[in-house]
Amino acid sequence: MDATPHILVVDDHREIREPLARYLERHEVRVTAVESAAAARHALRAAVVDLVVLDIMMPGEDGLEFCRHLRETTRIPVILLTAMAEDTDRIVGLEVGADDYVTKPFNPRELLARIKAVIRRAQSLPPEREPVSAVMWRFDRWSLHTDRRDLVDDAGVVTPLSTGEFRLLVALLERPGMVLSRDQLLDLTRGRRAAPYDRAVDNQVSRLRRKIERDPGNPELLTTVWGGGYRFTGKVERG
Amino acid sequence: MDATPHILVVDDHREIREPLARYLERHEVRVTAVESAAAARHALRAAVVDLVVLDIMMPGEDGLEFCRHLRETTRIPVILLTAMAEDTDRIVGLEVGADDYVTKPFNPRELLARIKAVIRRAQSLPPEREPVSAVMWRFDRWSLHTDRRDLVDDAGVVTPLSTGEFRLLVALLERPGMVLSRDQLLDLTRGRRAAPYDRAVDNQVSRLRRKIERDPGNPELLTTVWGGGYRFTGKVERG
DNA sequence: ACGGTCTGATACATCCTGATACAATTTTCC
DNA sequence: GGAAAATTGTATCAGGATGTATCAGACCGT
Repeated sequence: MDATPHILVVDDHREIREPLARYLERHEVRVTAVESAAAARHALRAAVVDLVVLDIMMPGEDGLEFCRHLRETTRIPVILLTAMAEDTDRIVGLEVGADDYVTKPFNPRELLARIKAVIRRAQSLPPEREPVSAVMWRFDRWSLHTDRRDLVDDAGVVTPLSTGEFRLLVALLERPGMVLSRDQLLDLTRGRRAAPYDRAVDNQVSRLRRKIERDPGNPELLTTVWGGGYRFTGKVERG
Repeated sequence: MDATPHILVVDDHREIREPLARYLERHEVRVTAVESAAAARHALRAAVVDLVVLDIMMPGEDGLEFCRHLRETTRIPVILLTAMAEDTDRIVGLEVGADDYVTKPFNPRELLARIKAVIRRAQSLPPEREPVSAVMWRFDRWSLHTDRRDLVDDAGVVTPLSTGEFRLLVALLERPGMVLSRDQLLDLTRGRRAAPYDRAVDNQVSRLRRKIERDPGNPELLTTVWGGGYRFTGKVERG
């Protein structure tokens, strides 16, 4: 394949499709963006496509239906955009043969990472599909299930996390002990750069602490580095 | 990181090294220029460096060798200066883990652009990482836990350190007996250069002494070198 | 001993962070 | 579709950490 992969984005919402296309183009990816399955069929005839990013919910031909069609007629990898983190969507998604899926609202950076992972997998051949990785993190008294996006404590009590809290926590768990600036955290969790006097991260940290810390006033897991940012202190296990 | 990145230029040719250093300094970059890998190692111990510009062809330790060493022991980005536009150089350069390379003769403006690009990348995309090894320092009656950033005395009493105090103490403990100027300490603790009449370090030293010295009026651990700076006098164990 | 320079200590100004309240936005539900 | 709920972003204040100004005393060379 080429140095720059060619991605076909299929989504009927312009406000999702176009920013996503711009984002991908800024990151060494050639993009064709269309608004319907019909337009996608046309684009596939006109150019070589390395991967399709496909919204499930679309008027006209449905995303699942189109995905099934792609699997029957081609080997092009597919990443589905699912409206919400619902099991039904995932299961159906896997049944129709998608390679991965991302739940809306999605982080463009995360989607890009998954695109690259899927392409890498597709290139390294063995055409069998790997199951989508569901990682579990353990720290302090918590277990974090990345597939369900919630925290479970020793006693089995479930604490739900919002999308932002979840991303922040994962960004920190992936880099234990490392100081991450607000700018970096904003990039990792929202895919954007900090505005002057941007306190969004501080706020999200404060909210996350209220959920994971025993005493949010004296945080022991998510600690502040004055003038530097935040970092995760404490033992992290991945499994 | 700070507003002004600190670049270490390593090249044995003075007629390349010095004009390059002057050019970079005119463009909001702090520069340390040295002529050998050995001198570079020394500079890396004395200051925080954000990026290394490294000539491949050098007498003594070779640039590629030094680059490999940097990659094994640090995360500092490296830009290689290769003698000519040969594929072999490029390939080897990437193999040893350089972030970018520039072929001589190079345009300083282009090099500066690449420096900024590499630093931006390094900042915005902190890679996933294993936990940083938690080091413990022992000196006098104190134990310093770098993972929690606090001091514990013989009796188990905990003395919290601020970020600035912690960094100052670690900078000194890592170089026991060595005299460090205010300029060096400011670089090591804040990543910036001293302004005229800058007393920030004096002040931080005074604050740290109040916490670690038995008699802050007669310091025995963190001593002053008149006209030179400060140094750590006590016995230090790392473990 | 003397004057200039450097350092320690104090007081205060400034910058950074945590918390709260509320506004804007997005998502869910009907 | 649109309303309600949840999530996220912004403004503001209070408290803590750090930087700056200042003065008094220590150090150095003469």
